[in-house]
Amino acid sequence: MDDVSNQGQAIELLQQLGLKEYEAKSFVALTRRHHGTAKEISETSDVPRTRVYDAIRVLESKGLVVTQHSNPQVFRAVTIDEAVNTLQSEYVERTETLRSALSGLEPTDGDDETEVTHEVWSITGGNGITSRTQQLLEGATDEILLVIGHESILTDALVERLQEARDRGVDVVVGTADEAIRGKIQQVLPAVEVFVSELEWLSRSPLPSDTTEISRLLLVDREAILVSSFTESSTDSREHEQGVFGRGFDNGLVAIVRRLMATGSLFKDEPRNSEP
Amino acid sequence: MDDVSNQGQAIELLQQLGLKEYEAKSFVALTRRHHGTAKEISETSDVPRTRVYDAIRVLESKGLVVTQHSNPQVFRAVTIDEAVNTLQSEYVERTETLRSALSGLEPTDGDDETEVTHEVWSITGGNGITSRTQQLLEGATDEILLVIGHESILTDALVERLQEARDRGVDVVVGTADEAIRGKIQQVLPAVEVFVSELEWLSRSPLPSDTTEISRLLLVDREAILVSSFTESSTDSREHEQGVFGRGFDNGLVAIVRRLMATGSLFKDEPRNSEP
DNA sequence: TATTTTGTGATTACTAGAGTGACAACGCGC
DNA sequence: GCGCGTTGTCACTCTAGTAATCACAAAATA
Repeated sequence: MDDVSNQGQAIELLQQLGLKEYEAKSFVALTRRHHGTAKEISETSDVPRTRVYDAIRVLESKGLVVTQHSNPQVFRAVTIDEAVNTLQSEYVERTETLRSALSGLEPTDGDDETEVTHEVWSITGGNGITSRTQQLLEGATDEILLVIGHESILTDALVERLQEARDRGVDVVVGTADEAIRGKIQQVLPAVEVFVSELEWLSRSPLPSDTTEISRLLLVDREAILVSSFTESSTDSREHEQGVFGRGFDNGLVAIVRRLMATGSLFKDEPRNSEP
Repeated sequence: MDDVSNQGQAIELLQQLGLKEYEAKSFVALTRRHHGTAKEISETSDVPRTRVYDAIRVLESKGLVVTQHSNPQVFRAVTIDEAVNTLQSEYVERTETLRSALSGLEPTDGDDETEVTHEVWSITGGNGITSRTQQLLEGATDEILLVIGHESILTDALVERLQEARDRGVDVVVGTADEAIRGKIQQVLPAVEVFVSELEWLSRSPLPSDTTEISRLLLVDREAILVSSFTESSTDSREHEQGVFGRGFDNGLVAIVRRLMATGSLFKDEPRNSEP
């Protein structure tokens, strides 16, 4: 990655972390030249000179810049590690405060939290789906059936959760769409049986116009299901993960997948034909 | 803390973490009632009903909310821990990416980074000052002289840094403004000598109109100095920490404090009169 | 002293987001 | 089937926070 894109990325990240455009640009400029006057910063950052002062003042109050009150004033950026740690601890603090604030909220009345077991919920975005996957894996007590349709979801965290589940006595069965992925998984999870599914539609849709790709298929304790797929977003070309999950033994979606598994067609080597 | 202020705090924190007002309010409402329709969310959050949909969609893409595509649609918030962990990991990831992006920046030319040793830099804001203090403590090789003027700066992290310095053979001398603070410090740092300074102006200014309060005074290896004070901000009533620091044996500010110490007036019990 | 540089403030222009309303599709009670 | 409230989507206005420019006094430099 060349320095130009680094610069753009750094500016964008700083803005996502709460800085304004001028503040981000000024800080990056100062980090590059270590110290400089308002004029110099303006030249290497495209920030109007007269606005550099405001931006620097904000950066100073955040502990990212120090000032030498000479004439002209000279500004200096703190070290990269110091800056990043400052920002990071700021956000860790905020999230922890948030946790306790949310926990202290009083529930509204008329909120009958009856455990409904026939609902199907949809999730969008890889983050949420990954998080929900891990939560389901952590809650498994008897059996985990996971089909990995795309290697991009095979993260360290996922492997760890599977390992943990196995260690506490949960049956772990992993399936894949093709032999290439199977090999990779078997490598990081030697203690787990990894199968290649013979279901054709897992690896590619029978409809030519369908460009979606199965991402994962998870059945936990035969009573909770999560399915997700990558869909080619029409607006921007970024791939977007989308999924559904349901809970409850009598949940329609759960029933379908359970049935699918019971027919013995999900895996070439039927992992459990001793079912009553 | 009552639930009303919790609610307000949660909304504000969520906004600081990048959510828009409607998104934050909708999420807090959903967290309180666990699940609900757009109408219900609107009622408990003061977000216009028609805009709840937009807000939820964003929350969904961030993995904070799941949707049941029934009619009417029902929305559900993920658990508090799941939400907080999602947000936290998002920011940790951003800061780490930022670290590498900043490290990869190419320095501008004409940037003669000659170690100037006679500059005095100013810092504002408790965060930056604390961070700089710790950095100086970590870099100490021979001697640390720290005067604590206000107990609010006596954090666990500070104590830890002092302990570490002592463990690696650095002389650590701590002074305080009055006996009350001295006791507290001696308690958490039993292995360090803690003195009460006899300098009157440390604890209160000789000028009646001066409401500032000395916060800390740090001399590291007799060549780097950091002084900070609390100043009553005139605009808002929040107390604001402000400081200066300088580096270099021949730095004016450093020289003054070194001299001050050498006169033997900084501490009642002169810690080191064997100086050549 | 003339001229450039530096810092502050005011002013304008622009845009993202807050706030409102129109409306078609749908479900529900009758 | 028919009215009527509900639901979801759009399009729109209004506003506040930022970006962007300019005017100018104080200070430095030549």
